Amino acid sequence: MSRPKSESRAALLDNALSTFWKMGYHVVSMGDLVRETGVSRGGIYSDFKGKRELFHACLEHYQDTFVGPSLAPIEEDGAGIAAIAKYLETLISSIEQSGEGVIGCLVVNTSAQLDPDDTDTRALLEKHFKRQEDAFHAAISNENNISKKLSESEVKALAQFVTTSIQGLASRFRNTTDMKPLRQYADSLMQILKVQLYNDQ
Amino acid sequence: MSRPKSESRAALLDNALSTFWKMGYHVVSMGDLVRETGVSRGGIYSDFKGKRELFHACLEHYQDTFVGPSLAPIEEDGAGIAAIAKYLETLISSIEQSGEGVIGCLVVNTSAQLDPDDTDTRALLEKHFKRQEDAFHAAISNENNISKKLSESEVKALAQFVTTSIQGLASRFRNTTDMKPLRQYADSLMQILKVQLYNDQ
DNA sequence: CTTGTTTTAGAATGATCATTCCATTAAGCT
DNA sequence: AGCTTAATGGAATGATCATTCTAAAACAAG
Repeated sequence: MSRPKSESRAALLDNALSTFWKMGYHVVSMGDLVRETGVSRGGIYSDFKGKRELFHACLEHYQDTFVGPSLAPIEEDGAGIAAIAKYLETLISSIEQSGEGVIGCLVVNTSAQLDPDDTDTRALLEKHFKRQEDAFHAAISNENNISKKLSESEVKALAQFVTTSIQGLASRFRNTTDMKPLRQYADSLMQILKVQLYNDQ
Repeated sequence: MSRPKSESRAALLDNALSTFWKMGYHVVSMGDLVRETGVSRGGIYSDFKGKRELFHACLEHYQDTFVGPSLAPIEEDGAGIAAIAKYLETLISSIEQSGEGVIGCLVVNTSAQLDPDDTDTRALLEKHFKRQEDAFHAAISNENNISKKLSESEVKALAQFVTTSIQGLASRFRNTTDMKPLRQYADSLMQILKVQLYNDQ
């Protein structure tokens, strides 16, 4: 039997994700989602139990389509801090080219407005942070195998520092169109990484 | 004539602020504010035009009661990076002692859920960031007058870096009760400051 | 074209929201 | 005491929300 999923149906997650990303969970209404996705109310509810479930699916979709691909080079065997530098540069230039203004990171935005009791959503966010930190940890550890300057606990602290700093970058520049301070910040971060890994004190 | 402001009226801003801080602007209802402040609906509307105006007043109150006092030692003449270290330690231990769990920074939380077109609110947030960055800039500049290692533009970049990093700290640890990574992050930041200011490369 | 299914537009429902309003209460003052 | 004003609790209003429902439209296959 019968009809295939419509085009708009296939892009539902894409468009819902960008809507939540731009506006934030609480501000987005089902009417907004209907308008932005081109899928009817009934269509959305036939695929998802409700707004909350759709949002969770968008968080996963965000992982698959944005976070995963951008972290992949860092997660590769043998990747060093050059991969982190490239990650930052790609991040910034993709914002630059989108032209729509900066909208930060969906996970960071969500974290800032999360109900402390909402453990389901929190778990999804923590999974993201862990993945990011693990990737940075591996790359920094690889790099440290060359210089062997840092202890394992220092490598770990540095990976946490980088993760949290990038979260600061996403938070601080959510509404900036000027990319200069963004690049400045990325440069500072990379310079610090190099000093920590290679310069004796 | 007449009655003085009631006790609850005097604490209106205090309690409204903590409610917005914990729950976030969009989630807080006027009913929540009535319950949390102990002031009646009419009372709130007689002092403020509406929820939005009250929120703006809370942002200013946050500056006066939290941000200002905590930045004051850094803003003092001759303050160096020791003042920044103390600022971080005070920040973390005040979170620790509050016991209510971490609720990040009101300005950072607000920034993450701000409508891009809401320029009024944005201006209040930018004022905060500028003040914070200016304070750090002065302290780092003072410190650099001793070592004279950094150029003026490097001092500025470092101040921006510290500001944004602390924003990352507030964002990342909004929902953490474990203070260890928080202190770890603060230590890393201070160590980086010292290396940048005093270690030759 | 006809039959069966999917999808849609949009109305209906019931909850919740910000804001306004008012009758009642409580406080200060003479 | 009585007068005046501040403040309250809570009802009324009108908007908006998430969710459900339905009749019509769109599509596939016989």
